[in-house]
Amino acid sequence: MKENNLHIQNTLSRKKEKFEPLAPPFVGLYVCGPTVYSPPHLGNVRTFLAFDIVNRYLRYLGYRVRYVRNITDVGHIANSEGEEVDRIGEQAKKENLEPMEIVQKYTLDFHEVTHIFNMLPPDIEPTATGHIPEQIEMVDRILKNGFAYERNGSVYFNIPEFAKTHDYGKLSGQNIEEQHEGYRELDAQDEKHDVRDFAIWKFTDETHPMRWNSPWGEGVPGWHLECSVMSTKYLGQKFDIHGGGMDLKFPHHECEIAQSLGADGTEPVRYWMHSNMLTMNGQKMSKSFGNSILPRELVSGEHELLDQGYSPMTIRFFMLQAHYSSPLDLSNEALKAAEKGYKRLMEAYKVIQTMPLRDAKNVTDTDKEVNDTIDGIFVEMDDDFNTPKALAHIFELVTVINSYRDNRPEYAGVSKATMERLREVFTATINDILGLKVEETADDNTVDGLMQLIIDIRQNARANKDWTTSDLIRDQLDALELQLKDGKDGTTWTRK
RNA sequence: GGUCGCGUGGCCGAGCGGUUAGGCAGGGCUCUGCAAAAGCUCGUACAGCGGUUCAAAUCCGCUCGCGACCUCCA
Repeated sequence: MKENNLHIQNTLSRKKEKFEPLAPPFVGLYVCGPTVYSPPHLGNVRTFLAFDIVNRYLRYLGYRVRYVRNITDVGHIANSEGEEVDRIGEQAKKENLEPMEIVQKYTLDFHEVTHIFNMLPPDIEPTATGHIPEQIEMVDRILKNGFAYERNGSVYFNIPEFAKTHDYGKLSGQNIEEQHEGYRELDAQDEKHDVRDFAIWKFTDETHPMRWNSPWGEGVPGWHLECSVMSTKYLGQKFDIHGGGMDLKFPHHECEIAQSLGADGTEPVRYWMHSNMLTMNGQKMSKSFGNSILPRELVSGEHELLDQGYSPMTIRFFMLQAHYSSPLDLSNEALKAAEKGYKRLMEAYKVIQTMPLRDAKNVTDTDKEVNDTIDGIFVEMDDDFNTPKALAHIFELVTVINSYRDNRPEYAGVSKATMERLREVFTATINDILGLKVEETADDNTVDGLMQLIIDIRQNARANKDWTTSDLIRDQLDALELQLKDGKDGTTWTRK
């Protein structure tokens, strides 16, 4: 494990705390995954990207991470505007498919999206339907401990009872007494004793194709239960980091805490992390607002709010330029700026892979400055995964790389050892920590050879001062979105 | 109504008590056959009004504006 000073903003304490895993070098990381009834939109991508960085950086530091991210494939009965909705079941009807066909379709879709954005897969990706017996057992433990009651085949978590001995609402800062205000009125048929109670097992009749036998009759597990069960099963009753989008803080994560305490008497999570929302025109991206953009729409540019497409790595870079805990607004202007910045970054990345390094005659203060900038990357990553600041240092190093390549005298005093370190850290930061990669097309090897030939021909023309030919070549290539760059040591090319 | 958070230069976005954030765009310069690329350099911003302090974008109060959550949500 590398020496580190990692601090994490803990939602539970509202403080930045030094990260001390329960059992180093092992780290348990749980992230709430998607409900697979529709394609993931870009807001979902942002959240999973935030925790991809957490996962990657912990691994870079040498921790042995077990990253668990669930797939919610049960049609939980969600209460939407007074209607009871099973989203997977609804979608199945809409598409005329079996619920499990919907689950499969959108699970594959989700995996494809995480793949194009270069996210590392979780180590365990458990499904809710694969853990029905464990969920039933957990309901049973909560019942036995007196924190739940059964009504007509459903089981509800008893918040007033739980709140007698526990602080329900501590994660989200909710005051349970005042919560009554915002709640919908209980209607006459409602089985709950208290509006704040939530279902941990829900009775369903034969109109729901997905249902399971339980000691309380046929039904489905409650939404919050699966995460408690699966995190416990794979990471233990108490584990290191639990992440998710801010909008899950209440009630989902609050309920998870209550369930773990109610079933096992254990405070389940040591560090709670919440990522902020992606907004579009200042509003949270959401299907119900009609302002959500699908990843493939942003890549292709086929969306009424976009005037061009952006590559997956441009989008990833764009998101990393903001801190995960701040809201981020998506706009054409910001994406275009990111596109150019990303390109400059990756050009420097390519340069340093092959750039010859020289022995310095006299090592100057610049050498120390370069080392300090390199150190700065880790100082910032250690500070609650501050990717925008880490990128700021990376860009300072882009200037160092370009200047060194151009033999600028200011960098003559940087030692070969420092440049080797720069190469190593720059490469590792881009690839392993930030998960950015050069986006090459499949035919680049052939094109590379052809381009070298064209560059040689043009070089001959230039040597003969045949500017007509040399400019013709350059302009025609430019029209093909291929850019020539004449440098001191010859000409290189890049895609525009 | 309750809880939490935010308002930074033309745009995006860090910073959260004293020191250059960074990216993009724009101006100037260097290099170059010309251009591009690259490098150097310039802009001097912190919603408003008060207060604390030797010192505030950063702390406190008020005002205005915006957003998230309050059992669908990443």
